[in-house]
Amino acid sequence: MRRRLAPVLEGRTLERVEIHDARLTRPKDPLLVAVELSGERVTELDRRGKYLIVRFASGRALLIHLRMTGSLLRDPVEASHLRARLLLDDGTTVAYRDVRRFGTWFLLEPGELEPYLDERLGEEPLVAAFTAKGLGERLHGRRAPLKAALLDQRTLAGLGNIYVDEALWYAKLSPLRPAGTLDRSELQRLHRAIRKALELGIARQGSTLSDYRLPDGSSGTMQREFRAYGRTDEPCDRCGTPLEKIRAGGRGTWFCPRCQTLP
DNA sequence: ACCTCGTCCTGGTTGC
DNA sequence: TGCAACCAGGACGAGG
Repeated sequence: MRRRLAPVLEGRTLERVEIHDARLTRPKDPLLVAVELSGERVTELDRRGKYLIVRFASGRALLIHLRMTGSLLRDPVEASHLRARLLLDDGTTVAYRDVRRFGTWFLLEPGELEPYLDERLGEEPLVAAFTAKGLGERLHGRRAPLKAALLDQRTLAGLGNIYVDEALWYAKLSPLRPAGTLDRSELQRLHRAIRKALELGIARQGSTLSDYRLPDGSSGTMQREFRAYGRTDEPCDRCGTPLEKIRAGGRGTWFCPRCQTLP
């Protein structure tokens, strides 16, 4: 999303902003936020974890989280559930669509962004500084199942329900394994697996299960690559054993009961 | 400090 | 066919 939207937004000035859903900017007044945003010039579209960061020349930033069903669409031909619109100085409109209205737009003043993100997010898994050793340190002493620990954004930033299941399948680790009990070689596998799952997801431009769309309205294709997520009773791509669905970390969780056993 | 669970929403699917 | 129950790419706050 960031890669596709950056060329649309960077260098543009917001001529007008409309926010139709009061939930979006809560607790701030959406009208006030809309007025404050208009006239801002976008310097950079950035990302941290699952947050999109629209940086402005003024030093302020708009922090966007799409949650489950949010999409940002460039000049949509037709779309329901539109919650906000950015009207740019080149005539382009960027519309925000969100069926379930869980998404958020927070306007942050200079200096507010870093502390806000730092208290919510751990390391970025795709930077060079992220190592198997570092992963081990993040998981050390934790008794929560791997599934729950990896969904926690303070462990690592950016893994969601799909990518945790995919990564655990690649790593041949049970989602129910206590997070602090992995040995060095298991940490090595998990580290590689997390990167593989995320890199494939980015290459395929995300998973469209129902609502997710790219800015041009097209669908992501990561759902074609799923090895575990959503594949109840389908044969494991490694061993042929039917995949199972359980509840772990409060979420639907798919895994291979033969490849991903508890020790 | 860590961990689990309910909640915020809307709409699609499943089962009786 | 009709209708209720359940489920869904996430994060946060309450409570154990």
